[in-house]
This record gives sequence, structure tokens and C-alpha cells, in this order.
Amino acid sequence: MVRKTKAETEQTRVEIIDAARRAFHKFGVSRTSLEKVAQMAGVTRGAIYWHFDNKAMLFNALRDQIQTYLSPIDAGLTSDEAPDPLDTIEKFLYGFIDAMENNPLLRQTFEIMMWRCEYVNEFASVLYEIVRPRHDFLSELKVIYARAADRGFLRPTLDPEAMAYDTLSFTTGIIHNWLIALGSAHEHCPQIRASIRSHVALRRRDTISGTD
Amino acid sequence: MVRKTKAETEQTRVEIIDAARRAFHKFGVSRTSLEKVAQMAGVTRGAIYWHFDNKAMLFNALRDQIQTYLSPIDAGLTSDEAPDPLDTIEKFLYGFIDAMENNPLLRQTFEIMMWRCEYVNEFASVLYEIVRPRHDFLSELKVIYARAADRGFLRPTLDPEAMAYDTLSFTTGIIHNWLIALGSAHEHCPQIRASIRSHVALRRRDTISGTD
DNA sequence: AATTATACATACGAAAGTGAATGTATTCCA
DNA sequence: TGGAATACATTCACTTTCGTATGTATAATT
Repeated sequence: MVRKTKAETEQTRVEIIDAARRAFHKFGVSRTSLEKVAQMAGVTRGAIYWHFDNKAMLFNALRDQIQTYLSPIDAGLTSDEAPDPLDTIEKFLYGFIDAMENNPLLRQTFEIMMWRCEYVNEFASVLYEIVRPRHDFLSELKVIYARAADRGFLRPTLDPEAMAYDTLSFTTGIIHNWLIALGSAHEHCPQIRASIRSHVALRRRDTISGTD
Repeated sequence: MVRKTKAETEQTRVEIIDAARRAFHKFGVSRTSLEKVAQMAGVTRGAIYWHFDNKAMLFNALRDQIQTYLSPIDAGLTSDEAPDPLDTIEKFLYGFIDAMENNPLLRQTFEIMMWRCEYVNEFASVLYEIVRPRHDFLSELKVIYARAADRGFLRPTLDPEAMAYDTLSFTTGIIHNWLIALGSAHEHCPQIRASIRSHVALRRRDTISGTD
């Protein structure tokens, strides 16, 4: 049985990516043979080599897949809807954590990228794909904090740019520590939300002696 | 030429570890064969298997080595010498960054642990060795922030425990972003120090309307 | 309806890596 | 000063993995 219909072909492709994610997560990217992926997908290596040039391309496909889930979250950051820009940042962070908690596919992929891949040789370029979104996030944070300062929501004396760096590091850190600490047991973690709330609150102008 | 003197034997051991670090950093842990390490160390695999059971043990030896450089920095954190506990935190962060900047061995090892190792199977246990110091750091931060609150250095209304989590995430984040962004070009980065300064300053009670 | 391109499965050859077994020249120790 | 332990080097047998080459049944095309 070969030469499936286009729908079936796409289904096979998705199953291979899905199997690759489970395999990479369980065995690590390097130690996962394409033979293993094929077994877990219920196909042979022939199918994998038909759809992907090699393991690196398969990894890229797996990574591209999560963009579907990240784009709407990112969109919330770039839009200037809320009157208080600090709310935008807080909402974004909550949204990201929510997505990671509720979407195992997203969570597994992040775990693979952070703890189960060695960024050398053909995977070195992938590292750039990890740097870029962080850089974009930093740029956006600078804009948002500047906006917050303009509108008087940011605590006076605080430098928007320094705050952007601080929040970037904070965000990177919570994700890393969250994923590493919970390991396979990703139960709901209230601590992380309290941490986000206090992080943002720390930057807010005191409303006790507010002007309005 | 075999059966060296004890000093030469130890020298061989160190050279193997040194070669392993360079190899792991260049090729990643999984993709580095012991044959490659042997070549880079100027020995054969026989020597490696004599000194270490397998690659995981060699990796552990490599990781243990950096404790020499980390212990004195950690010591500064646990001691309660400075009157202002927030100074202790700031000093610790500066000290850590200094060490990473000046000690290539330390830096390379951290890069290997963060971006060139897949924490699965026999390396899964190593992940615990990465979690533990972070957990210890968090515990210590809680103590220090509580102390700072007691002595009136911490801005009122701030919860010491929440601040501890915030600083842990911040620390994790700056290290990750710093290593990933600079890549192989680890030039002096003033931005990171400004970031640390502002992070701690944000938690200080305003001295403008100070009580003393 | 015949042909062609597709979507795989199967088979092949080569390379690399591993752990263990064995060989061997020293150094240490009595 | 001679035997035993040491500190490796060398060799071996085995497994794994990769990329490619080739086979083939079926859908799409004309």
C-alpha cells in the first residue's frame, strides 16, 4: 500500500513529526535514530526520507509547528489596546504560561529545545532561531515600557530600557526554571503567577499617592 | 611508554578532561566520540577507559572541576558580613559574572551544560545536579531578603519570598541570554552589570525619604 | 486506458562507535 | 633486584546508524 491520497500523505507527515517529538523528548535529539522515529510513527525510514532531507530538517519542521500556537500570544504583545502598557506585559506572560500548561505539544517542544538538543554543527543555526524571538521580545518590551513611562504608569526614576532587560531575563528564567523543576510532572503551579504579578507590580507607580 | 609516575598519571587525567571539554564544546556531548577525545588529548581510548568508566563519568569529572571556582563565590552569599543584605546579592551577581567573563574554563563548561548536552538516560541524573544549586540559591535568597526586610533595607510592601523567586528567575535568565547572545564572542558586556544594578536598586527602600 | 509521478517499503554498503580483551613497558615495592 | 601492579596502547567483535539505491503498488494525469 503506497501512493496515498494527498490527505493521507499529509497525515503521514504529521504522524512522523509527532513521533519525532515524542522520540526526541524521550531519547534526546542526537540519540534518536530515524529508525526509532519510523517505528514510533508506524512507518519505515523510507517515509521519513521522502518527507524530510535528514534529522535536522525534521527538527525544523517540529519547531515550525509551534508557531501556530505562539503567534496569537505574540500578537497580544504588539497590539496597543490596554490603557496601561504594563497590563499588556502581564497578560502576555500569563498567556504564555497558560499555553505552556495547557498545550503538551508546546511544552514538549520547548523541553526538547532547552534540554534535549545539542546546538552544534547543523543544529547551530537553530540556535539563531531561538535567539531571534528573544531579541524581538526585548525590542517590544523597550517600546512598551517607554509607552508606560510616557503615560505615567511606570514608576518614576525607572529606566524603560533597563526594565526591558530585566523583564527579558525574568521571562527566560521562569520558563527555564519552571520546565526544569517540574520535570515530567507539570502540575498547575500558582507560584509562577504570583511571581509574574509581583514582577510587574514592582514597576508600577504607587497608586497610593496617585495623581488621578 | 606506559606506567607513568603518579604526577604524570594525574597530568594525563587532566589532559583528558581538558580535551573532553574542548571536544564537548565543539561537537556536543553526544556527538563527541571517546576516540575524538583521545585524539585531542594525544592518547588512545585505552587511557580514557582506564581513568573513566564511560562518557557520562568523564562528563561528571568535567562538571566537578568547576566547583573549585564556584565555591568561593557561593561562600560570599552565605556569609552575613555586609550591613545591607541587598549588597550581598548584588556582589554575588557581579562576582558570578566576573568569574564567567574571566575564566574560559568556567564559561565553556556552562555552555556545554546549557546548550551542548541532552539530559536523557544516563545524563538525566546530571540534570538534578543543575537543579540543586538553583534550589540552594533560592533558599539562600529567601533568607537574605527576609533579613533585608528585617533591617529595613527592603522596600516596604514587598514580599521577601516573591522577591527571591524574582531574583532567581532573573539570574537564570541573564546567564542564559548572556551565553546564548554572545556565542563565541564573549566580550565585556556592560549592559549586564547595569541590569544587575537596576534589578537590586528596584528593591531598595527609597533613600530619598529615608528614616536615617 | 495507458502512462507517469507519487509515496512509500526494502535492501545494501559503508562508516563509526562501543566495551572488553589482551598486550606490554615501566614503576613501585619488598 | 625481581615480581606484581600500574598505566596505558592495540586489537577485536559487535551493534548502530546513515544515505542511497532500488522495488512497487497506487493515485493522478492525459
